[in-house]
Amino acid sequence: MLDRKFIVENAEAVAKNCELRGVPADIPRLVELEGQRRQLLQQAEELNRRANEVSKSIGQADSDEEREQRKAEGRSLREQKDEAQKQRDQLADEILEIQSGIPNMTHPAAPVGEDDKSNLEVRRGKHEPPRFDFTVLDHVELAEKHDLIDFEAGARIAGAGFYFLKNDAVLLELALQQYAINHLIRHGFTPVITPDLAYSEILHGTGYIPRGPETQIYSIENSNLNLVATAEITLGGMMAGETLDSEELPLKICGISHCFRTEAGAAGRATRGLFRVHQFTKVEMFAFSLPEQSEEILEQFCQIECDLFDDLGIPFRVVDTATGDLGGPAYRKYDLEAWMPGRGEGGEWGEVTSTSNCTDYQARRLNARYKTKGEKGTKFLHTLNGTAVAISRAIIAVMENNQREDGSIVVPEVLRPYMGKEIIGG
RNA sequence: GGAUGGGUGGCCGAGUGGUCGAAGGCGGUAGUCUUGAAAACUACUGUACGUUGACGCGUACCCUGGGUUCGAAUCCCAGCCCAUCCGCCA
Repeated sequence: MLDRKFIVENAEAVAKNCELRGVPADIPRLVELEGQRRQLLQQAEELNRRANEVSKSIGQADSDEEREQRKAEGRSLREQKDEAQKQRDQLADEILEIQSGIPNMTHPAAPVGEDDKSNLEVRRGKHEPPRFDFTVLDHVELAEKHDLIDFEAGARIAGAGFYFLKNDAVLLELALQQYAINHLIRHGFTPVITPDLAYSEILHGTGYIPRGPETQIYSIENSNLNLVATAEITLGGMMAGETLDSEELPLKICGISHCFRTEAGAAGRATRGLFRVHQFTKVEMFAFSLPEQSEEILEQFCQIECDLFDDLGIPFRVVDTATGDLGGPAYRKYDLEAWMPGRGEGGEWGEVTSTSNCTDYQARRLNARYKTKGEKGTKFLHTLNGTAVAISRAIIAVMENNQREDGSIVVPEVLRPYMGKEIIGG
């Protein structure tokens, strides 16, 4: 969420930004309402001040008659105040509705464009897409061959989009988790395993909308709880309402959670196998930082993602996300797209990680602040998130890139200590 | 799930319906003293919003939301959370 005052003072730039991002938002209306709201706020405060004065004077009233008279005056002032307040609250609701729809401002260097076609490739990984001189299998076929994933049983117990990992796929999942977590610990992250459920307010804080008609979020009936779509939600929520000391920043946390997504509206783009599923595990990076640190941390997060996939031996490219393809909270976003030989005709790039600088956009909603010693007041933190490893998609990339002619799969060297084997199905 | 006791400022902890943004302590900052440090002493020490050129002033906030009242940290109702005990359980 952007600051109201900022929107009013930079109405033109905000409107321009909404246009670039393809988000309709009635900025002039918001500016008008905010002006009215401020007037009403002042009115209400003034009325309340006078009512307080009257209340205080009642104790010192000389006669009963005078006391009664002042009581009546106080009552009338409070009623007027309540009325002004009610109007003010109505305006505030209306303002909030517009305000919530306004996306974050955008990094000036982000490529401009309507959708992901305008995303700009900015770098490649160390490894080139492999050339196979045999018929390539996709991960679904490979999984079937080695009895690694049971999609049918998953569908039977929870519907399409759910699956059982089996046998070496289980080891692979656990190995990827440990590999990622250990790497992040070496980079100064505090590891956590987060709740898989969170309150609606926490989801709102990070910019996720539960319970709407097109929500991506599963909610628990008769409660305020929702299954999280990513640990970004819980990690961001960790500091909701907190004020951190500037000296402890940046605070870097990495979390393991299950991720649940309804993938509503994705039916047309439904993808084979593990690519788009309702549940998967993810190791997520998160940082709370000072404003002046966030741009550099975004680069660090991107570098960590690159290192993780380089060391897994997986070919990838990095794209700088175009304005029209950025999510609401992101100021700038990089995606890693891994080469998936079994995808499409002869292989395609498929998104495996994503890292965003959300500046103070999430922090404002979360009310996550910092304080600098010796300075008056508090300011909003910057938040950043990045995927370390989304296990299901990483599994696709590992299996498909490392397959051999006989259908066996070579385990990446960095995973062997955790897997305890070099070959799957060999 | 049942019973009981609780939720007050960075922390601990008081608080008869008006003079309470809230005693006292701890912590923190600055100063006095000291060669330096400690101790002692003195002063200051919440946040947000609004307003002002500025000093400042105003409003709100004692878990949350309602209610009673001219006036609520204090009374009433509902909810949430926490602690302890019992039951159940990986």
